[in-house]
Amino acid sequence: MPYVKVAIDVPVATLFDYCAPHVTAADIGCRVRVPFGRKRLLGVIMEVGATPSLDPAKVRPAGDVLRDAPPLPLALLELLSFCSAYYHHPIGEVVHASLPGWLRIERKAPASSRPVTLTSDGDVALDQALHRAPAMRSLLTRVRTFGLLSEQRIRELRPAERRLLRQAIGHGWLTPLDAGTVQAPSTVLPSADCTSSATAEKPDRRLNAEQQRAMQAIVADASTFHCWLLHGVTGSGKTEVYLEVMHRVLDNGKQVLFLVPEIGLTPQLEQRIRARFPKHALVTMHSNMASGQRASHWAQAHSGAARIVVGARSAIFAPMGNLGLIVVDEEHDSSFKQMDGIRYSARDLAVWRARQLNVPVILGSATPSLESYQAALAGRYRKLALPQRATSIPLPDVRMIGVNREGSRGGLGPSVIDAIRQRIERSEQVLVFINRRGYAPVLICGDCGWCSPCHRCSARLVLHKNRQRMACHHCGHEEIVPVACGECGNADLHPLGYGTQRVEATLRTALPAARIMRVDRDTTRGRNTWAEMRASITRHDVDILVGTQLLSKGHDFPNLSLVCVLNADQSLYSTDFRAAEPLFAQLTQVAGRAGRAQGRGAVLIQSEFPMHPLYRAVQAHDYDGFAQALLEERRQTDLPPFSHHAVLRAEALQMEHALAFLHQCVHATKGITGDVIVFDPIAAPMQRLKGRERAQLLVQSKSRPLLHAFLDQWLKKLTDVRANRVRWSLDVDPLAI
DNA sequence: AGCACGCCGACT
DNA sequence: GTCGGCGTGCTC
Repeated sequence: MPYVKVAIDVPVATLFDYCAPHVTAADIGCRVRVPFGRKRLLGVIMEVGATPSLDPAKVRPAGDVLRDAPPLPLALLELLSFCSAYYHHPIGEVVHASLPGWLRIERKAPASSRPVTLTSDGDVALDQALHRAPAMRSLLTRVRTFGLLSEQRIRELRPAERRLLRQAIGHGWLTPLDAGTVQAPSTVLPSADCTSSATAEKPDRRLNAEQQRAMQAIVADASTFHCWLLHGVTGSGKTEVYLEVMHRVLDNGKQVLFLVPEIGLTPQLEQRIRARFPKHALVTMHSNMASGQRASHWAQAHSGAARIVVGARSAIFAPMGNLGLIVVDEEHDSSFKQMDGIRYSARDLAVWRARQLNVPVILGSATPSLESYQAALAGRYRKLALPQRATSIPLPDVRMIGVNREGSRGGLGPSVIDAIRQRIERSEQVLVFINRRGYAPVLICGDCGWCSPCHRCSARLVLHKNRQRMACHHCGHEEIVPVACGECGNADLHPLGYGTQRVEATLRTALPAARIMRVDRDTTRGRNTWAEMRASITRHDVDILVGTQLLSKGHDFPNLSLVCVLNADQSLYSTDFRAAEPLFAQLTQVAGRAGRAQGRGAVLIQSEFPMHPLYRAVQAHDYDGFAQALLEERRQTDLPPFSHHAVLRAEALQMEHALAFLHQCVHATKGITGDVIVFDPIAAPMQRLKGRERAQLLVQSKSRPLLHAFLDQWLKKLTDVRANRVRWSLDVDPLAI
């Protein structure tokens, strides 16, 4: 008698056994209907075998296997299992999160108005279960008595009964009559815009010698797993290298998975890939896609009709059965790490998936993560460097502008304004980069020091002068601008610090003739707004761009020749040991916006600490020196990548509850062996968020296997720790602690 | 997560 | 006497 192990979408860390006489190994990866408690749910068959890992008496029979969609590739199931084990997240949730919506739920016609009838399951349920569900019982009895429930009768149901009806259909007890089967999204072949419009373009773009060397190194060894770290300065033509390698892989009939940090921000890249491979269907994948499109793209990736998948981190779970290459562009970017739910790193999973499939993976960046850089130094990854720009344009000239603390703190100093004026007079564009939205980050009372706190978060409300609102950038809370101090009643409140709105206002006053555009989340909210804004920047309808990091990512504005960075120092105050890394990356990235197509660009960075080693390294375009210095520090302090972290996070309405829970968790570590350091529970960096108090507990080990062995044992014991009104989660390889 | 079971306070 | 609160435990 064959048994199956099924992944079910419940927060329980196990697979569930069912007996299934008619199931064969070919059904692994198919969805199956199973009884679960008193419900019937859809699960995914993960294993087929002869023995259950449970008292056979408790094993119930599985229901139908749904073979309407081809099974998930076995290799994908392995990836999902690994993800579940490594990030210590329940397998069922991992599997179901990777499925598009139409496979997750029973596809049913909008049933509420259709006549319904009792199924055999419903018959059984009515006879054998439902002792304690009188309302459901009476509804089903009514259907049984009359044979069916007519549309007329359904319309007459009270709301509560309607809900019950929907539930009963969900459980499979009732079914709509005459339910026309809804088609799975048909496997669409390459759409017209992929096949016909683009002129077949030969790979005639010449790679320079370094690009050529990098490309050939990868291609020469493209039939086995290697992790290539492609370290190329901004403008060095990493994309060209990816494209050339992709070209060979696609010619061999394989699929390519291309991961990008945020797909919405880089439409140019997608278009470039499409244009280069007009004959190969390309689909995109990201989480906030319309469900129909998502389903269609998923099906195309699955069937192999789509040869290229370009997507954000969730695309690492794309069901590709014929993968020949994975590319992770901007691999250092933190958005590859999911910060809630299943806290996986798509970049790390990409390396795992490539190794599993024995195919190459390319991690590309101008500022690699220290983890990847160290792996390359240690020889686990193969490093390829592109130290020169592909074009003749030199790297921008980076200058530090010292400002004193009390002076134009965060604002624009006179020399910066002068520099901007000169560029505009030469008919060039300027980018003023300040990574903070709103007018001013604080509204402060001159008398008592009150500073517009958010009552739900450990943060201040940001003044948005245009809208006359105070807004919390963490929880979204908004209120009107107070006319007097909330503490002492003093009416003399003034804004402190600078955000994009205030910088824009300053510039409008200082340079009244300049055409200024502000680009941040507030001004790009509409559907096509940002695309239109980009177009008008390219048309040179704008002289000065004032914006946040939205502007730092992968856009080429050919007329842009000067970049001014305003409040970079902010990150230097951070307590996070990782803060320097993203700051360097961000400065390098925005600096790269200056002068990509014309003469030498300039970058001005305003700082109170112009001699800070980080800025010196940015000025010298010396990533290697910077990274090696940081690595030496990390080595001496035993921090990642020389050790490995996991963080247990807890949140509750009261800090004491969260901390008490974590202390109990510390207690539960007693008796677990392993070379692991368990730190004291502390309040989280953002202690209060959305009205909840947050605390965390860091676990560190020099050895990844030891850490995971420890976590396995620990988590088993944690189920006994009663988490009274405490929500908790484990974050493996956390980015911020 | 749901959902049932179970044990304690306010009501037909 | 029961209805209903949510603490605890289980789901193959």
